[in-house]
Amino acid sequence: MNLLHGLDGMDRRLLELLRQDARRTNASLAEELGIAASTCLARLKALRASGAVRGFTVDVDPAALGHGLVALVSVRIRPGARHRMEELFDRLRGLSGVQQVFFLGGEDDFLLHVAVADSEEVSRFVLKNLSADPAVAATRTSLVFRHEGGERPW
Amino acid sequence: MNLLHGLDGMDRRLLELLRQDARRTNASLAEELGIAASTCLARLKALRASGAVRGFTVDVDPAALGHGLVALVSVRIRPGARHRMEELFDRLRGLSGVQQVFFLGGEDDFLLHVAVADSEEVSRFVLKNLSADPAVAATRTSLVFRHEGGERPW
DNA sequence: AATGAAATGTTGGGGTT
DNA sequence: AACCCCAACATTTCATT
Repeated sequence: MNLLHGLDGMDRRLLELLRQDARRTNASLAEELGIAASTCLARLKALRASGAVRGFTVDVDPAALGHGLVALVSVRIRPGARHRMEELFDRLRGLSGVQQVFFLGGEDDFLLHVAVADSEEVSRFVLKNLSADPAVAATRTSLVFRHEGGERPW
Repeated sequence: MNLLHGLDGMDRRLLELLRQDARRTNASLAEELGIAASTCLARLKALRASGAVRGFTVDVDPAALGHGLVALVSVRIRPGARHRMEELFDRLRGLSGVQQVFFLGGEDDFLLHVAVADSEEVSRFVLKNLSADPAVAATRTSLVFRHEGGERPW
């Protein structure tokens, strides 16, 4: 798939505008880019089709959903369960409260970004979903005081 | 601000639909929710105004942007520089290649999610932006093999 | 690839219950 | 809060370059 070579400067400018506001109308994007609306639409379609654009989503304040506590949980898997990494990844990413899962090479095997109501719930989350699993060797939980993402300058 | 109490079941369903596709038209959202388009629009505006919805963004494949390597870098700050945490946070989140910054309570102080071209670039990133800073006591870099986010079931 | 034009679809403010 | 209306606006297809 043409990921690198299909991306010219106009595509990058388009992605940057969409990063700032994914709900802008095609007409307004086209105007700012100085191209015809139909051209802009064709480019966005091509970016979707090539897989460069995976989707569009909404950034919701976790607190608004009753998630007063955000944490990172690193997970180490037992040597004997290493062959189940793919399966474990899929299980972890389906758990309630899990926002992101990173599958790592290094000391730890997974890092979970979780959002829950309070400290009681994060402890329940770790005990029930992780510690109770025989594949899990160890976990380490860190509180997230502040989190920023999505405003990277490409 | 009314974050918790302004969120009823319909709001949550609306957010879930937008999470799946933030570029869906208001009319299509309203139809699936079984409410009038104007009502749906009013709810979305209210969610934006209350801060529950922070924005809409596009999910771009890092590889399409030439970022063949994704890593997590945890950063420990020297005890003598702890009073500069806020300032450090803002500096880190502005660095080129940084996708997310977590400010943590626990063993490490920050976790950076970075996307760069290759391993040469991640090493340059750490040496130039982190190790060279006198406030930084230690860093630890892990490769990200796989990353999923944004499909959490609220 | 990019364009303009035309048919079709969507938006969002105002007025109403 | 929710609804309907509808003029203004946006989208998308297609023939053309």
